[in-house]
Amino acid sequence: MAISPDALDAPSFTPLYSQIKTLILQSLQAGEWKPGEVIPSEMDLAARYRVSQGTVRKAIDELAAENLVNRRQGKGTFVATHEEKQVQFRFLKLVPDDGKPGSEGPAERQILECKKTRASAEIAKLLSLRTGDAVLQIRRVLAFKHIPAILEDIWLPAAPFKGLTAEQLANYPGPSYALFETEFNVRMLRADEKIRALPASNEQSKLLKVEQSTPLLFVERVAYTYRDTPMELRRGYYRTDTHHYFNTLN
Amino acid sequence: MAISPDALDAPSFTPLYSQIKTLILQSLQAGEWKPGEVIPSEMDLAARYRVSQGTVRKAIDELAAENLVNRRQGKGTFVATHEEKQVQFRFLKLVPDDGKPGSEGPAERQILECKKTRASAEIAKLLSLRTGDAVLQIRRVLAFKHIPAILEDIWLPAAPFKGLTAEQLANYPGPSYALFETEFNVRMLRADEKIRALPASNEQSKLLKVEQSTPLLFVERVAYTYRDTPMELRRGYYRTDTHHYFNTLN
DNA sequence: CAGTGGTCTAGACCACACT
DNA sequence: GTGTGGTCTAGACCACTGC
Repeated sequence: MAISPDALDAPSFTPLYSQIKTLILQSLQAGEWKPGEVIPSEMDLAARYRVSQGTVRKAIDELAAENLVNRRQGKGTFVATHEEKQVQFRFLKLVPDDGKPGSEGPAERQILECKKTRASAEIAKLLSLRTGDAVLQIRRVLAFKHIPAILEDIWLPAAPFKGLTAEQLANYPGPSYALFETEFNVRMLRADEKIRALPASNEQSKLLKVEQSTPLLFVERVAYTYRDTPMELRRGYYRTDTHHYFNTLN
Repeated sequence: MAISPDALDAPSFTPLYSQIKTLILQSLQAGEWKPGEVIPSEMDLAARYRVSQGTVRKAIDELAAENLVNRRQGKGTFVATHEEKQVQFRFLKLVPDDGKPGSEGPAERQILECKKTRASAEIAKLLSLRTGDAVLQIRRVLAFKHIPAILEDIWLPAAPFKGLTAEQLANYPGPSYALFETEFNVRMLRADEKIRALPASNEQSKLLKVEQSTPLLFVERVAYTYRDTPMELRRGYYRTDTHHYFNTLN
């Protein structure tokens, strides 16, 4: 296997399994194996990279820990998807006060807006774009049991999402991240959220059917694809009268 | 090593490393090695349990992933603490809008109340106690740069925290969880948080120096020690005008 | 049955920290 | 140098899945 550590890396020593991980990551990014598909077996990869099975195993272990792949004993290792039931709400931490995540079935979606516009300085910065770059702006309301729960403003860089329409967003069966994966080959791997409490504006209160100035959870999310490239900015306003944001600390 | 799987476990097969993990966990809980101390080397543990070093390694790997221990190459494996700078704010996700977690130095603490009382049905349920059981109730305000940021109500089961005083809480240099560890031998390992947006009550607004009805982040935390035993209920009211709750999704 | 991931071992060697 | 955790290998066997 390659012995030389990746150039420009701070540590003077890069473990072999880490190099293998990078290679697998590159194949994933290149689309050699698509979301939902099985990747080659550990033995195959070991042969391909000329290392032992244990080394490949450790590389895949890390990818699995990061939720980039799923291991299934007896079946193989699969490229992770936003489609799977278990992770239907992988990035949605709002859960009903009684019951479990997803117990209310899929959210009812209403697309209010889907237009092409130009990135403000603020939006551009968060998406690592330049001010004025083309972006898609989407506004939608998610409801559970016919009660609106989430108002979301979404910004996407226009280039990778060329052709995205409100109809697609409204009709696709599954989370929007699954749509992005399937139709635009954009995989969201990780996201950061900044959370605040804010009073509902006049407009927000109407859309969420609450009184003006009702405190809302304001969730600003930046979602990243490979190489920590930001690919989505989402500003969500959550009603928390019947739901709450759930988080586990370790 | 023990070959029989743990009784009452659903899976008919329990891996050896998992059994070893349980044994190490028991030693940790029994206080055989205290927070901050080093545990025996992998070779020593392997000899003790009559398994290979690799098996012990995998057990410790999982404990390290759960933040119960820290591995330090060349030095040893240490029982995790709430004292360490890196994890000074292990359970505090409120960070300043500009700057990094902890960049403002330690929070200024003001203990408003520390009294012994009886658990209401609601509190008892969350702490797995019985209604009317003795609990300690603490109220405090945390400030950064002399600006109050967090109002917290804390409930602790009275028995394990017998002797806890407001003075201790006010004067202990470090997070309260470090105090609990050092003085009461109670280690908080994990916590669940439910987050909502609520309007500041009259009382809360005065203590946090904001206008009444200002939206606050309401964070209800249940912290757990070994065996998922709840040992603390904390209801925090966070100002989010200069800080935000930060979370990473994977 | 064959093929996959999962466990376990034994041994060699490397990187790091302390003395 | 000695002892620690970290890496890597080769091989054996186990558990699960699907043909």
